[in-house]
Amino acid sequence: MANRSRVTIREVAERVGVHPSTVSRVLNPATRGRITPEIAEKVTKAANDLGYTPNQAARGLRTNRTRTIGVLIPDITNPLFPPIIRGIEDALGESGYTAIIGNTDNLAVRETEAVSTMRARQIDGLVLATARRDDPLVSQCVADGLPLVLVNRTADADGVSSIVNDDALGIALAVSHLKDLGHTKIAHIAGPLELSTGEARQRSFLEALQKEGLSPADCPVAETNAFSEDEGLRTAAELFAEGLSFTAIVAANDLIALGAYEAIADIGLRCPEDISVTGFNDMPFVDRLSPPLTTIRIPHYELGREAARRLVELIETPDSSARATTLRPELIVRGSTASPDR
Amino acid sequence: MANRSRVTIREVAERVGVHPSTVSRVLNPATRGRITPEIAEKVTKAANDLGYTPNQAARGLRTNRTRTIGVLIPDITNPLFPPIIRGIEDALGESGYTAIIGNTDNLAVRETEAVSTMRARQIDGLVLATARRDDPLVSQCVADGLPLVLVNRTADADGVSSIVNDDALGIALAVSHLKDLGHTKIAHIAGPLELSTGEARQRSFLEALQKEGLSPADCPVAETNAFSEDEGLRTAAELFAEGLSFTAIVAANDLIALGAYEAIADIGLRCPEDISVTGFNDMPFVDRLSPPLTTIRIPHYELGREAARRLVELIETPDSSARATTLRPELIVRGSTASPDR
DNA sequence: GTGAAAGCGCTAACAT
DNA sequence: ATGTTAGCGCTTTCAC
Repeated sequence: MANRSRVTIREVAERVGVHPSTVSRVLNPATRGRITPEIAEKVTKAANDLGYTPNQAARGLRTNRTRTIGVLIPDITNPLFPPIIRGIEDALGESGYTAIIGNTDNLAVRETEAVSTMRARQIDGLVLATARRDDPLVSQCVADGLPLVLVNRTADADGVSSIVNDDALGIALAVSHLKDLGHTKIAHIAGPLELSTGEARQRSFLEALQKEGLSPADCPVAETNAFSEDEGLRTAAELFAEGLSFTAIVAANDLIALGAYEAIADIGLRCPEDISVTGFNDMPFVDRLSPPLTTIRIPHYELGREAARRLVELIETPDSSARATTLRPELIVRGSTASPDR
Repeated sequence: MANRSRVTIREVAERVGVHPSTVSRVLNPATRGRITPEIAEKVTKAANDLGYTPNQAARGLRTNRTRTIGVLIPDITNPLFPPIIRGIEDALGESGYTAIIGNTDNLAVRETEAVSTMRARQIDGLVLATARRDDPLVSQCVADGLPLVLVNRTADADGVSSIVNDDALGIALAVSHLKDLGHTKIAHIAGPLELSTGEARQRSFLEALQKEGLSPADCPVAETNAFSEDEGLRTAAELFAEGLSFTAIVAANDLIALGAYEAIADIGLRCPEDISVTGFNDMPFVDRLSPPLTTIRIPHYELGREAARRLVELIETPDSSARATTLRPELIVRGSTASPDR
């Protein structure tokens, strides 16, 4: 291969003795048919020999399509997101697209910033894993006609495509599992209600109580300000401080569940002997905790794949309409849930 | 903001009544000085009003610099890498660069593929977290004059910049800690020797034994084929099967240490009562295992930051020379190490 | 079926 | 200090 990627379509054309546009036509699958097979053959060979690689910047400038998409993630360091990103990148790769990732740390400023850098790079579309229920960025993108898919979290605005897990099913599985074990007093530590996941899981918890015939009066709900271990600890501790007598906690996600573990240990109780705990997400290594965490497994990788596939569809079929898709989660029973003491 | 990013430098120029090149000069910090402040002011204002964002594709085409760099990672899903990526992206952002990430799953084909897509996208340089000691891709990039920085792992080839942790120090800390606890028979489960980390840690283990005055005859070394839990389990089990009498295991990384945990449990022993274990990396959540893992903490985020800074330097100061930098790791003592039974 | 020519948005000589 | 001009590498009309 020559120094850097400096072989141009012109050099290939000269080598074969045809016009650059002929080379372009050969190399573009859509127009290859119009070229005499014999010439096409020679061009292809010359391109390979010279180690030609198309300059995407030039192509993008001409076609107004960069085959690059932006992905906004709260924090790649949160083990929830890498599988989603993998799914996105793997699916994009299959369609010849590439992703640019931006971490926003859940900061609106950083989101705006990231989107403008990405737009400067002429992204063809955007996958947001950062959506809040009421998210100006979402409305902005919709207004600007930028192809957009939300993943993991959705937004209240309609007309937006989204791929999320079925929170209602997940929570129902958790509550039903606890009820089957004999729990009747179950607490819920909810995530932030400005996120669709926080709100949906809380709503689903209340619905599940009703479906299972459990009394909401015995089943307290507390809200956190973030899906974090610290907030889980703080909120669980508050719940205990109120002197309520629940025997199980449905945490809105695994990190909150970890916080609950600590709160339980702090007041001298044991999980699962005294209090059962369920999480949500099935993060890596929660099977190695003590006790191993009973949780709801979300197909994160598939969430990412689907989001990318949907986005490519949106980009390449401009008249395709927005759809909200939901993927099925699964209950994973481990050691953090058991029958309540009686 | 207008529909998509369609405002061009020409429209800004027309709005102000100057030539497009003037606008270009105002917007480029390096040439802004040559423009009358008054005009510069007007141009800046107009650009803002119109919501102008430079088209990076066009700029890149012209300047042959895209301010995009490629990052090759074995697998973003391995918790080791996200902090490195964060470090890279944060540092790049400060210099106006953007990263494209590629996962290679340690497959040479995927590495080659990824690099050629990235080159088609005219990357200005490459950060490799995938280097093997003998890595054709590394030599290739060096030969092609593509600015390159290796991170986490290095390669044997010289003339390449790299940012890695000080494996020798890390292993020395682990061995010395175990010796201080009273261990004299310490096993090492090495990583793959074709990776610099595997080889360096094994070599450093032998050096540390000597420094501590321990007998290599009492300190078996076994090699794995991968830095994985499965390989750790398999190799530790083999070590036990040979009937050796060591009281501690220095694992080449945390995943291998996890495998060792299992092997220890499988033969009915306990950690740390019967066998102490140390890891390497301090992955997230190893503090939550039972027992919490004593390990070597590597400044992953800093590794990434440094790598990106170095790469930008290499790109912007072409005559800057290759350097191998090493960052200090730290011993984190937790519950998996204790004095041996006597 | 292929060549000619224009132009995507920008920057960098060169001119004034 | 600013305008003129050309061209980065590619695709896409429009001719023939």
